[in-house]
Amino acid sequence: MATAKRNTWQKQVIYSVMKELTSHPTASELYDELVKRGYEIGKSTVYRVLADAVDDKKMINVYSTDGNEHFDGDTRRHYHLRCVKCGRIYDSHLQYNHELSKLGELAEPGFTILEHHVDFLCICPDCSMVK
Amino acid sequence: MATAKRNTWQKQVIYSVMKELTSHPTASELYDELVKRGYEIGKSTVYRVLADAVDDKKMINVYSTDGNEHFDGDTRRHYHLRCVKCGRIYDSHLQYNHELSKLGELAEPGFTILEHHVDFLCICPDCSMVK
DNA sequence: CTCATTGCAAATGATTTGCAAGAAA
DNA sequence: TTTCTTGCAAATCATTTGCAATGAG
Repeated sequence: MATAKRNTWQKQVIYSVMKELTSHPTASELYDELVKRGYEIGKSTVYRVLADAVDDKKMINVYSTDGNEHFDGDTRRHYHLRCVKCGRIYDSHLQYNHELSKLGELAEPGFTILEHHVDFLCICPDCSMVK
Repeated sequence: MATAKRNTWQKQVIYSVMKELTSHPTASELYDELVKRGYEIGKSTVYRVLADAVDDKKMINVYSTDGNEHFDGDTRRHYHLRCVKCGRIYDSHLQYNHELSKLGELAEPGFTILEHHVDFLCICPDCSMVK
């Protein structure tokens, strides 16, 4: 059987803050945020809990143009916007289109398509203001 | 004005091999391939030439599930398949749909959509065979 | 009590950088 | 010549790991 998970305050805090944030932080960024909020937590704990969360499908990971692994507490299938100026990741409001996976599978005999990701490369509102 | 680029055999080899390969190698993997083919070239040169190529839009970079930066010598807009088992990246034959960018922009007022990427997460033929 | 979990510090792995030597233009 | 480019080795950066101490169940 799978090993039993233990419920620690560290996991509680990480899950709770990740559910609240929509900023898609990296493990390191989340660590900084937790420290800023006054939590005394080890950096490797943050890395480990986030990695486990993705394994357990409690969170999603996204790769940005910066090459770092970003985390998303929202596991519902959705698309992302990535600003090419600042690298920030935003959630798209466009609805996930299951048909696209089917089209993809039709186009590639021999491949089993599990799901798909769509990333819109964009200039975000903040960066549009800067000349 | 932009500084003049010099034409070295190292760049020629890198561009030529990248045009030939469809394997979307990382800089490190391309380095290994070049060494295997008998070229005496520095690893940092490979990193530098590939990074410059992306800046100059002569190549595309893709982030895989392995978190590493992969390169693609084919700059035409196209989608990718990423095997969740082995991490290999394949080109999709599905046609690039410009409409999707327009839909994305309509869904996000204030954002300027430049283009979009679609990644199909899949089990590739090689990995389907393994139990 | 047990052993999953933590936190630290050291290790790793990929990529980048400093700089002297080499070679395009 | 001039100065862009290369190649090496050292530096950096994010992330992972080893291990003893801790604490959840």
